[in-house]
Amino acid sequence: MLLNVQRIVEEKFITLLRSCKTCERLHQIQAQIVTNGLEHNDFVAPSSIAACSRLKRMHHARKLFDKIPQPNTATWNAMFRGYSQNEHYRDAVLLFRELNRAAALPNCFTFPMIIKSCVKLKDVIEGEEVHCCAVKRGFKSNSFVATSLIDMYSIKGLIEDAYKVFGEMRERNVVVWTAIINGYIACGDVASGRRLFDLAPERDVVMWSIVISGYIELKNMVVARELFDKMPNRDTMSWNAMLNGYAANGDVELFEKLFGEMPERNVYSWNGLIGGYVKNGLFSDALESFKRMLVEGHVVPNDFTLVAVLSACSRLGALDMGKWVHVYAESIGYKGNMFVGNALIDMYAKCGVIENAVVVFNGLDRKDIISWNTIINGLAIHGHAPDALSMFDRMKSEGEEPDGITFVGILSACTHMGLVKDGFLYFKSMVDHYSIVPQIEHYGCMVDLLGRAGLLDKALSFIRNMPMEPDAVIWAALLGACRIYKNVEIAELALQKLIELEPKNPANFVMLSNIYKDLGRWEDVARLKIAMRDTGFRKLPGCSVIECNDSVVEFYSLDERHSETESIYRILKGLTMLLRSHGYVPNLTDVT
DNA sequence: TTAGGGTTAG
Repeated sequence: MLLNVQRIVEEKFITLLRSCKTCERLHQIQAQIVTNGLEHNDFVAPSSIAACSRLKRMHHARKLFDKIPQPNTATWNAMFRGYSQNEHYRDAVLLFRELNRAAALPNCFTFPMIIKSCVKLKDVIEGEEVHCCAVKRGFKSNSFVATSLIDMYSIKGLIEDAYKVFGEMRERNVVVWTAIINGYIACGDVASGRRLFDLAPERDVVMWSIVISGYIELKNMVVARELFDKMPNRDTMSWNAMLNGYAANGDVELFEKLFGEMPERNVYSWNGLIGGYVKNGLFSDALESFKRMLVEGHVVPNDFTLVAVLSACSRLGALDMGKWVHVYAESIGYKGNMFVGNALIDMYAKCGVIENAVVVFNGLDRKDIISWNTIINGLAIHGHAPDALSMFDRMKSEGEEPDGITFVGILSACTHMGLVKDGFLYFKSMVDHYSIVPQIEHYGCMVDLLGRAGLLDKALSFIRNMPMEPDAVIWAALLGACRIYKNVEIAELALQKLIELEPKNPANFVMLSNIYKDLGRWEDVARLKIAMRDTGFRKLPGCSVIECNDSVVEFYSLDERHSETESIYRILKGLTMLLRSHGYVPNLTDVT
């Protein structure tokens, strides 16, 4: 009878602890537990620790745990689970060592948690010790333990060790088979994964999907499709895998068709469609699909959706749509979200509203290297070079380590301000302070920096001393600078290099031709025109886009495709006249 | 109290 009463009290505390949402409430409950003398109880203690873990109070949990003279296995496990859920993997592993010294025994729940912590810590040596311990305790054939070991070894590329775990099991279920197949595929050996798949005594939807994804990874959509058509039960996830596969391989028609055929669509499916359009440069289609998703999708967009849509907005310069997405994102709970925020910063910067980009940046809950790089680059390209440089100082003072891309922004800020000396100091500091090896794009920035400052000879000798072969971008930067400073000699040299590197790019000829024009060397202009014609390639006409009534319209020079061409040109003519009457003289030098 | 499959940003 007395025992029954105790069980009821224990149960009451366990229920209270499970529903506990605040630290204050937790302390009240724990005080009552102590009053009832149950703080070391085998059933109550694990729940108490789990409640601390949910509230991210592992330090407090540890204090409770350390006071228990002989914690049972469930209590130890509650500590391990708490540490791994709160990403304190090192603590989990250290505590596991203490478990080995204590009287309690680990069970089949313990090992997967500790092995996963070793994976997170990238500590295979420790993982191997845990593996030995699991074998000693007789868990060699436990499917949960084996699955985590197979994962651990295959993530590290040690597929033979993974296979050994698999091979030494007495019995294997479909999850273990899937783990080893996944291991081979993750190690790049799809053929072995496929052989095991063909041998497997049982195949479920997860196993099929993993093998299909392996072929998608190899860009072998034909075999992926064959398997997809053969698999007995397709779920939404497998449909989505195929959708993303076609999108990643640039097959727009097939992913559109597949999306149309899907029996069910979740948010991942819509993200696959929208992201697929973005990946393939079809930004207007991405925005149209997003609108369709909102109307007929029956799913709420998530951060991924918003990022894809915002990146389409950036590429199109669709500022109004971008602003709408910003308001919408905040209304569905993504205010301050880093992923969405980074995309918003980029969108505002690319659409020319750098002030809004700064506001979003300052409102982020947490910032990563991409947040810093996006804002620094945004400020630099908007001519706010001093702000870009002070943002760089702020970045360092807030403990973020710059990477190669940060320096692209920094060097372009220096270029904008003509800070040649500072540019060189920053360039040197990459190696000296941050161990970043400058890549060709950094050399390109330096050529641009010297070229725009008019130091063409220095730019040329800088190119000649580069540790790698200069590419077309480098020579084009030099050629561009030659245009500004009308230096024909170096321009001709740069063009010669450009023709070798990109014989099919007529833009290079146009650039030199413009320099001849500037100098009135019309014979050379004509000669170049013939040389350009001989390449057989025409320069693609420049294209502009404008956001108009909720959609984005593109137009070329002298374009007459729009249904309202006549009134557009009438208004344009009116505007030009108005500008001229105010003394504006257009620069027609580059109009060919 | 346990396991195997999803996409982000420069």
